[in-house]
Amino acid sequence: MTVVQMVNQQTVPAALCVTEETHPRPDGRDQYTISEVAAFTGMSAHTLRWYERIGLMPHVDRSNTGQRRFSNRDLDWLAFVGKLRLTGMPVADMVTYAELVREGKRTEPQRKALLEATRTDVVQRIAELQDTLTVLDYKIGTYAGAEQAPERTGA
Amino acid sequence: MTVVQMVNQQTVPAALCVTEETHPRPDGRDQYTISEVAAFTGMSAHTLRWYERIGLMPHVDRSNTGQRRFSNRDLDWLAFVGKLRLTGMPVADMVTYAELVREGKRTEPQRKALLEATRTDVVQRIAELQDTLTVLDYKIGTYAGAEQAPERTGA
DNA sequence: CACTTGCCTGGAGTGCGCTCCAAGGTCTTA
DNA sequence: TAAGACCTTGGAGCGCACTCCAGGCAAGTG
Repeated sequence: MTVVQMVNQQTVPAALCVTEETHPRPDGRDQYTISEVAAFTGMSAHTLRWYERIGLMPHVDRSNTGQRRFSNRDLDWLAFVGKLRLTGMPVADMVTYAELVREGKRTEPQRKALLEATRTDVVQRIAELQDTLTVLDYKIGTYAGAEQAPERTGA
Repeated sequence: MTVVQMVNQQTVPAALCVTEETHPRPDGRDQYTISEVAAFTGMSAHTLRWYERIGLMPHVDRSNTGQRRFSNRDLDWLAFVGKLRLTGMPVADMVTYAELVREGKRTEPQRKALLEATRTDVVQRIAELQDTLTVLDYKIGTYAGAEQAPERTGA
């Protein structure tokens, strides 16, 4: 049975609670194949392998035949990465963050600083977008009355 | 005298009033060289030429020696393009919009539809970012107390 | 007049984030 | 046990949005 197609479900339950275990669990096993993970995260299997290669994933378990077996912890991490990606943070920076995590507790101050910088960026992006929204609304306003498919208006 | 460096001033007066004439006028001439425009828009001269090549700019005036002379109208258009760019709209779509504008008044319904679709995207992006902010705050919270540069804390 | 600075062009190059390919091994279901 | 879906790897390729280069013209300054 082929894995169900459910790409692009970014809208996971909002409280993804990183490294806590409130994760949408595909089933009870805590062992997911790459295509399952692809389906759940909306990332492609290619991307998941690539993330691992560049050091954006902590080492993923393998089956005795060498196939990846992702854990719930991995899923949590990927959900967080997905969020960071939404902010437009460069992948290289996420790798840096991942490296800091790997280095252990003593890097927490740096990690905090990094996230705070990201936070600032996000706040600014939101402001920019809201500004853009104003412009867009103004522009749309100037087209007011111009309806799509203007023929057969008299229905 | 070289043009003043003031790259990256995205934060133009918010009411940029596309094709209206409330524009920050570099001086009174209504004729700007490419490097002046680059300074005012924060786009590189390369990018401005490229935008023209791909049809994202209405035809720009030229001096008798063939140099570009941008008008206030061009600046307005570029400000709008800058806003669209912030939304993440692909350049190809902006070109489409520019083509519609060139085709005249009868394309207004399409243009309106296009902007409305963009608006929807922007609203969604804002929501995503706000969601991300929540996650970020949660994460930062877990690092609370971890201060940058922990040595010499006892000051 | 030489020199510097700025502009022009077509086309090539860059960096990012994937995305795909080839060649092969594995797992599942009939 | 055989087909077919799935997994593995290193490395090549792609699309986007620039970004830069070479070679050349034009205008201002000492």
